[in-house]
Amino acid sequence: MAWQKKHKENSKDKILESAALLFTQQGFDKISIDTVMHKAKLTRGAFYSHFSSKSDLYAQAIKKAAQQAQLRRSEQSKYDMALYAQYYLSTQHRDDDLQQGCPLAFLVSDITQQDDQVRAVYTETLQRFIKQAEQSSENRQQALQSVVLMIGGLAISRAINDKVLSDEVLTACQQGIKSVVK
Amino acid sequence: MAWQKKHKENSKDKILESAALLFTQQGFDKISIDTVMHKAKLTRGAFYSHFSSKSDLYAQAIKKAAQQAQLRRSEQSKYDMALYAQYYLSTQHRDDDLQQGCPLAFLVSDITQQDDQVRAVYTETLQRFIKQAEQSSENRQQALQSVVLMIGGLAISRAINDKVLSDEVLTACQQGIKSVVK
DNA sequence: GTCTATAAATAGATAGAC
DNA sequence: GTCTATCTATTTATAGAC
Repeated sequence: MAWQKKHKENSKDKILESAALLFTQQGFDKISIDTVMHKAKLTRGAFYSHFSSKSDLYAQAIKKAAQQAQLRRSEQSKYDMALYAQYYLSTQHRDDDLQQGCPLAFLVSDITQQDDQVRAVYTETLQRFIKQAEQSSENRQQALQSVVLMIGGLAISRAINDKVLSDEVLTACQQGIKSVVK
Repeated sequence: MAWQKKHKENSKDKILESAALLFTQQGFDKISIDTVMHKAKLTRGAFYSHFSSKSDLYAQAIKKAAQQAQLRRSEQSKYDMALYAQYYLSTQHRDDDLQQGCPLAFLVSDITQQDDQVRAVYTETLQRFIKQAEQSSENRQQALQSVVLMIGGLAISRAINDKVLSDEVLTACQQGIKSVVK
């Protein structure tokens, strides 16, 4: 039956989805395997049947989080950088903890501490992000600047304690992207 | 005697300097109190005579790291954003682990996970950085964009695994700042 | 594949001698 | 203020029953 197939997720997928959300929100060290497995409604012992280590899970979870973040963008905004940035640099993206944010911004300085497998996933995700930006930019350099304004702007707006300044940063980055966009 | 005074650092300063370097390089969770105290040539037991908690140390260490990063910039580059960005977005600043990097970039997504005291220190440091940028910008919005290009560009260049792309990001951000600078 | 139980290591924080 | 010793909790990872 169709509804059964739809609702039946296998365990590895459940673990990955739990991890993608938790890691994106709180980073590598703040989340234990136990927490991930609990959210996936399993116990710790089952973990190592699916992943070789916590770091292995992290790499795969970031990949999944990036894919899901990508899917949430509409096809329309995919080729309109200004429209894309309008969501990316929104208070919703900054504050909403119920859906996953973009791991490129949420985890940028976390990744620096991780092993090569994790950094490779991050790098590939960034490459795709840049390619997309190039489609609505005059040249590669302006695409890179737009990408840095999005990721950097969102990361900084999340770090600071001052809501007024945080909103100001988001707006300034949006304007910066508008001024270089094709 | 003068040389004695110069060489005699009190314990709290030694702890703070050790922590500033270690935390900036590796973030909050990767560094234990034991590691910090060992670098300061003291033992764990002495720690709580100087700081109330690890988080308390982190806040003060970030403040110190920011001050030291600030001091390393020459007076000249302080009022020349392009010159300032030339060092900030250099491979040296990205790679050199012997002197402290700018905590605004090195710890940006780490800070999001910390308590209010830590985030307040980060926010104040950012405010000073923005003020400085305003002195060589047409307006506040362009100052904010330059600051995001510096912090975001450096943070991203450190996260990724691909040296060619990393260098490209640094260069693109430098060019972006040049194009908006006064 | 999933469970319970446990190993083995590390961490933050405290107590008390000096 | 600094030391050694310890408490308590948490963590990654493994072993073995089902």
